Amino acid sequence: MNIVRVALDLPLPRLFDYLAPDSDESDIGRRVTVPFGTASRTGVIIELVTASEHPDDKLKAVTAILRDMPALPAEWLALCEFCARYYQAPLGEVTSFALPPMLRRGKLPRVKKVAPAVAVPPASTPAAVHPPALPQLMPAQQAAVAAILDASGFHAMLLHGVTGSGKTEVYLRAIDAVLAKGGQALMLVPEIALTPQLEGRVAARFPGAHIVCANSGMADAARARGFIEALMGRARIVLGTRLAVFMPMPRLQLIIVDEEHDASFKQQDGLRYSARDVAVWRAHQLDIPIVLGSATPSLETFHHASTGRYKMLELPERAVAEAMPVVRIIDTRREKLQEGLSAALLAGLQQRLDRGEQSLVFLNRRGYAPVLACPPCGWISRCRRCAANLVLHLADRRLRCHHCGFEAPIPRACPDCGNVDLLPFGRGTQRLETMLAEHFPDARVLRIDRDSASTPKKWQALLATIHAGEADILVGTQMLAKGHDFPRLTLVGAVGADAALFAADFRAPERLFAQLMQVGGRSGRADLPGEVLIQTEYPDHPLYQALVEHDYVRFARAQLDERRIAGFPPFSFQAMLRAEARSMEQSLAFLAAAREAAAMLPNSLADGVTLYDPVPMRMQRLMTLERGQLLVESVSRPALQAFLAKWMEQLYALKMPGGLRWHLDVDPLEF
DNA sequence: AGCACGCCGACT
DNA sequence: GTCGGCGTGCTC
Repeated sequence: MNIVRVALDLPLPRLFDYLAPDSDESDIGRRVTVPFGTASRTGVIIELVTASEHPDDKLKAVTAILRDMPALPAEWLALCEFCARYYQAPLGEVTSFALPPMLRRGKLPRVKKVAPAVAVPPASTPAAVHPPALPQLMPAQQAAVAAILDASGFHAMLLHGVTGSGKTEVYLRAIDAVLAKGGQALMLVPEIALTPQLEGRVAARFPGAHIVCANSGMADAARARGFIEALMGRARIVLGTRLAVFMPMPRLQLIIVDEEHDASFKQQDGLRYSARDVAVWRAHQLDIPIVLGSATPSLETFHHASTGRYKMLELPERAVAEAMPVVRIIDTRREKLQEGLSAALLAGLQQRLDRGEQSLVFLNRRGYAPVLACPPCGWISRCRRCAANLVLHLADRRLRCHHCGFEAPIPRACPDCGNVDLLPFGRGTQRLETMLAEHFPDARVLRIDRDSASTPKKWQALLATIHAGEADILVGTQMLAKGHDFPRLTLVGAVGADAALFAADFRAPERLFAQLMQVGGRSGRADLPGEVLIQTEYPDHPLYQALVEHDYVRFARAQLDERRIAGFPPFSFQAMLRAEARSMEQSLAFLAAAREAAAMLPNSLADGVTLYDPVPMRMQRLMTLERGQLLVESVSRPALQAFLAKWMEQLYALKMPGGLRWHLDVDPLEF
């Protein structure tokens, strides 16, 4: 009796067996439509068996095995199985997520008309594109390229180099070598916004190579087509955001993760995977090299490189310009600031204006002011659905919740006491923009944040304005920090950075350092030296001192020492169980029950695993749901994994009050 | 997650 | 007397 075991997209940790008389081994990895309850669904065939654990008379037959495209290879299924196991997710949820939506639904994209004669011109014709002249490599780049090319089999390498040190050129050389061997290369980048730009550069470098992009912003058919081309080995280079780590690539020989420290590699909902970590596992499984690149590596990766588990490749110098920007700390403790800006920063801005150069003021807070308040009665603008304040947006005269999207017009008077003199407290990018425009009446001030660059089109328009030199002072959030070169930009001022210094999250300093380093790296390319001014009330803080010295390594070592003493990652491994319900009592009660269930497990499993008290989340209410969390920790990853697997079985069996939802987040980044 | 079945409130 | 609330139970 031929039976197929099918992974279906359900929150159930098991496969479903179906009769499939005409199936054979070649159908493993094929999509299949099956009757399910009263409905019909599409899944993926994981196994072929001759007997089922399920009662035979209850087995239904498959509707159709979809043999319209090549089966997904065993390597791809193994990758999904690993994710399911590691992140404690049902296999069907993983396979479903890893497939483009169109293929997931059992459909196929219409075949694109191919014109092979035009697509690949013969090398001898004059039309053949001459390979572009390759830039000269710095010695450190040469060494890095050599190390990557020498690597045979699995090698994880950290390419550590500041902005402008030429990491991309190293990637391109490594990709070149893979293409020459007939292999495929996979490159992951953090943001959708960066893919088109990078695609242009890669395409220009490899004119003959078939390049495919993969990100969530793509049209359904294009994404499905790219997936199939990768699967058939026709796509030689796959470039994409985190979801591209699941692209099937039968001849994959190299993985690159650029900006590996970037938090967007970790998905924060649904399947909570880390594309960087999954990529490392995939490289190991395929026995191929993987390059993790960053100017400010995650402490996890840096730790691995320090202990020799990963190989460290250093690019100590800028390849394009001579000097790193000068970083200066502005002590604001004694100074009366003008709308939050110090005299030194204002003078710096004036100087750049006089010279016709660009400046950037970095403030990682959108809106005009983070809250509107009524001083006499104490009313403040709060979101009704979240435990958060409504942010004042003067640009369109609204109050807005940055967590749930709720908005309301600005009240004319205090809703509680009728007072008409409501005051904005604190400062956001809009307020800075207004202030700068008043202070420098002749300057062209441009604000770049999620509000002003809400669509790709607006974002492109803003970039064009900047590049055309039609802006003197840029005011922006972290949006500006990533990947874009502004040739005339010579001054970066960072405002309001201190808030992150003492945040409850133990990763906050790591993120702040990376952010400031990255935004500082925007200044002083080409022949113009750059300057970075950081306003702070803690001028002696080691984080800022390390920035002055451009000393990531010192900062990282100090952070790692603190983490070691506190027993935080990478010296321990964590998982977070979160619950949300109508009331906090319900959420915490569920978490408490989950903890009690864990206590029922045999000692051998709970040994070395610590479960902390259930507590409300930092953002305790979101969209009217009250949220709690329970942290699980162990110094041993295998011990944590073994525990989680058994624990999840118990949790699936727990009875849930209506309206309660929960999830497990393995290696959480958010606390 | 859907989608059924299943017993208790206000409507044509 | 029925339409419909969401509790709980199942899906190969």
